[in-house]
Amino acid sequence: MARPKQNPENSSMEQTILRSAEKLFLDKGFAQTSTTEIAQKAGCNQALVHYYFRTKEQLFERIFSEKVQTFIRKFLNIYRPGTAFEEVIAGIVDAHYELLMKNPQLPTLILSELATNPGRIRKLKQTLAPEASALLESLDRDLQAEIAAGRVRPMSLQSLLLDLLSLNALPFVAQPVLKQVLGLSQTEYRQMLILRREEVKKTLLTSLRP
Amino acid sequence: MARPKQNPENSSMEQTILRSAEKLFLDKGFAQTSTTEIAQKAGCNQALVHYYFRTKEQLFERIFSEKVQTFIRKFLNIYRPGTAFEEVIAGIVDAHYELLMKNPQLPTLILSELATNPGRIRKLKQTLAPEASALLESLDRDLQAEIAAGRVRPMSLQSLLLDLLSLNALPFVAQPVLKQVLGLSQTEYRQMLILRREEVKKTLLTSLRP
DNA sequence: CGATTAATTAATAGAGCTATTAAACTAATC
DNA sequence: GATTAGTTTAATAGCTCTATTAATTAATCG
Repeated sequence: MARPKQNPENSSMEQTILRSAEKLFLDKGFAQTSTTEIAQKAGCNQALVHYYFRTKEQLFERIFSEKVQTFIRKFLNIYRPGTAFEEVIAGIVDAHYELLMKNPQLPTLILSELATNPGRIRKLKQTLAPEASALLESLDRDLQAEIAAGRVRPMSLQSLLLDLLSLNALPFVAQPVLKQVLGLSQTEYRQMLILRREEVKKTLLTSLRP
Repeated sequence: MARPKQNPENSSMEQTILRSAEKLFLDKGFAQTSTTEIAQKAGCNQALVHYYFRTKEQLFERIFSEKVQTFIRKFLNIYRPGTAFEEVIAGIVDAHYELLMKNPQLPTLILSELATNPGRIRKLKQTLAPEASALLESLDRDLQAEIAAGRVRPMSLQSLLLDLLSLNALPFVAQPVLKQVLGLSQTEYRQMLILRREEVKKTLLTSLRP
């Protein structure tokens, strides 16, 4: 059943496999997903997975690095200076939540895969560091100005970013546990996250006061 | 080479296997650890692992539930009412950090294993819920009193606990990534965590102000 | 000492997984 | 209508892992 010929980069089954693999990798991680399972979900023979992507590692690498890079790029592009500092912070929280709600499993995958394969981090860091440093400098300048003006308590940029990252990311990383502990369904949990976003803004903005 | 006989519950090799397995499970998780590897680290034949613990699952379950239960119990026993509310919060942060520094890999294991095996959470929840509820009620009473007295801004207990959990746990859960991103060695990262603890206290206490 | 019992190992069955190979199939082309 | 090239499958080699079984070793005790 070979339908479309001459479609070097865009074979429809190739895409199907890619999407199936993406879903499974996000659900269960690299080691817990087999190429047999990917093929099953895509509705094709297991050998075809290797025909298009050669190895499971290469298939994963392609999905993972692409997903993570666009995710982190969007993360970095959120910051728009110019408005009042409080607006900036609130805007970052909103945008992060927006992005995280669209990719709720990605943070967990990042943590688990980068924990077992440190090599991956180095590559990503090299790629993204230049784009990040401009943002960091700009943010730091703003923060120091706010502190000098007495509108924000003295603190380092690293502290602020860790606060932000912690408060934003943990409800996503710990979702399976928190869902059970709080006894919420999937939709209820998402509902809770929307409320949580507002709470995080309050916590964060209050915590900046001198 | 069967050396010590008659040691039903405490056979030295049984203990060695247990400790080897614990280390490996904490390092790499359930799926990534093989009984062959456990035996190798313990210095015995692979069959012996099954002789003592029957299945890998049972071996893991025993280590995991014991570790997690004592960990969470200590977590719950930290709270000592009576002092000023600020002291209480600072004390909780200190004690959580103390505990986390002694078990830095456990939160990650909890997240990853409870994510892939939701059944485990239910059991743990049933066991620990009664002990937790007393604590929660007491904390809630204190919090509401502080709010009524105008010393703390209006907020729910759940919000406070999520803030606390997020700020405390994330640097441990994200350790492998953050270590690379910040370019820190293992000892430097631990040093950073000690500083971070103070920052978290400041952030948290400031964020409570009305 | 010789029997008994627990600890330990060697060997292996059986399953699943990755990756490769050769063959079969499909559709366009000449 | 045969050729050709890309797509898909069946079959399988080879590996690793879990779990079991039977045999071996060591200590104990009557």
